[in-house]
Amino acid sequence: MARVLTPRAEDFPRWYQDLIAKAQLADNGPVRGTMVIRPAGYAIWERMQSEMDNRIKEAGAENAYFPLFIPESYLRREAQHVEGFSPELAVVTHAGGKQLAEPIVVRPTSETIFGEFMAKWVDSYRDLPLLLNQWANVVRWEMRPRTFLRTTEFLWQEGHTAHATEADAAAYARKILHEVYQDFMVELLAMPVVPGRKTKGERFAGATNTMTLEGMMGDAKALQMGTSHELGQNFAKAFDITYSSQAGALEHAWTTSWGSTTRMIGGLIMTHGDDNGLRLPPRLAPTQVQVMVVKAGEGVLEAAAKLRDELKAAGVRVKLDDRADVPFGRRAVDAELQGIPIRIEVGPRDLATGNVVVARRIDGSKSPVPLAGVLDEVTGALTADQQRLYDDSLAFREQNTVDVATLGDAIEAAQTGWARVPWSAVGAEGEAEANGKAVTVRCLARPDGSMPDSDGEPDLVAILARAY
RNA sequence: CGGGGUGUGGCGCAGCUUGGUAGCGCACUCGCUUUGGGAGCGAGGGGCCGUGGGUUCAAAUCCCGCCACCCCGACCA
Repeated sequence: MARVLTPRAEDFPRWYQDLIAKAQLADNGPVRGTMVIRPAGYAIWERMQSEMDNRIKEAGAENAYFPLFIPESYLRREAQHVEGFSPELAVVTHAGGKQLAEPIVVRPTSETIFGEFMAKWVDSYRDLPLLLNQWANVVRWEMRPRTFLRTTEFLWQEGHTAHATEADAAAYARKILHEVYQDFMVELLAMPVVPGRKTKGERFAGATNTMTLEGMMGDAKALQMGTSHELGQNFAKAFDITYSSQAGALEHAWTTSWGSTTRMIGGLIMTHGDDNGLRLPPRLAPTQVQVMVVKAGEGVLEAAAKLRDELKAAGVRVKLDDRADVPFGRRAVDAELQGIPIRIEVGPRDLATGNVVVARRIDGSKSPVPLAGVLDEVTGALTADQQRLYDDSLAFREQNTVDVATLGDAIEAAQTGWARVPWSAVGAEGEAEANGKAVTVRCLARPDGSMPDSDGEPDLVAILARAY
């Protein structure tokens, strides 16, 4: 049984500390639960950003940037919003050497300041939909921070849109969830996430509907990987986002918001990591192939460099490791810890037979491959390993998910995995009872797995699990 | 805030019960040998033992206070 990777430094010091550093910023710890992302970790985030950003733009949203500081009064304009976020706000009371007339908060999320500006920018139905996104950092002073999963400061993208109709807003929130987030998580992260609707109790503060993508980690706990909200007219009314309709009437807009964060790095680690460190899905990996000069010898460096060039020309993200003075074992282990999908070992012994060794991180397999066949072998392996990571994760999730009929059985089953149970057997009281036993309703879905339009639909299935 | 635990070189820990002035592994520096799976041997550098007080000839060790951090719950992308 493979050990389950959790994002704790003490479990896997070597590979973990290559990615991040704990950031204890003073002896008495005024800033807790934050982290420094080192280059190896940031390279993964950059790949996520780039692929996510492409999808966001395909969905029609444009990037913008809004202020880090938000007047506290903005948050108060939406009652549920401020109630939900006030316990975890970092508030600035002094600046420029004096006390501020009104405190400003460091943004925990930016609905309010987007709302303020949307109100200025939207006048006509012709201005809608207004589809905005920003890449930013946000701060939430959570009670219990957890590296990667719930850090005090984190990086994310947050999308904010305004629409003329409820139906258009609802459709767009679903489009983001499925075509941007789910597609990204399945195709890039090789994670078989489950889409669903959050219960009222789990809803985002100020939303009328929160939709989620839930992933199963290696210990069978659930992690919310991304989320998309319908905000109804709550923020439009609070910030006066109004427009003149085609019929000439003054209407409030319907808004959405959606986000995905550096938590995805944690989810990736906990889903695909194994006893030897990280396993990066090939499509995500900043370095897909590491060509290694195993040992100095005649023509070895030249052959390795040539391979590197061939692979690079074919569009493979490849790196040459020609540090023949560093012991081979160390370099091989380092590559494994980092999760580089494929290693090509080039040494005198291989070249004497016209071969190189192709080693695959996914299962540790190694096989000799003729030089002329390397490109085909590597591109084939990258595709196959991407698929296999997904298939293995899906199989794991299915093995650890059971269908049950009663709340009691669901809570029992959720101790070791996920339980699918009729929502009618749970309800708000059942949800509270489960929460008392550290089990949460992760989401509601229709029996065929599709997204419900309300939590009052008959025959909905609830997924109950422990979560991070 | 409730329950449990821990603070000792950069990291991970032992030492504390039974006080005698600090040790191990990793990392780091230098030398030689290694280099096809986390190298070996030798020589080094680095800690006022979280903090304040008390007991004592003597405190990492015993006593009291404080602070911080970790784990389980409440919070949560």
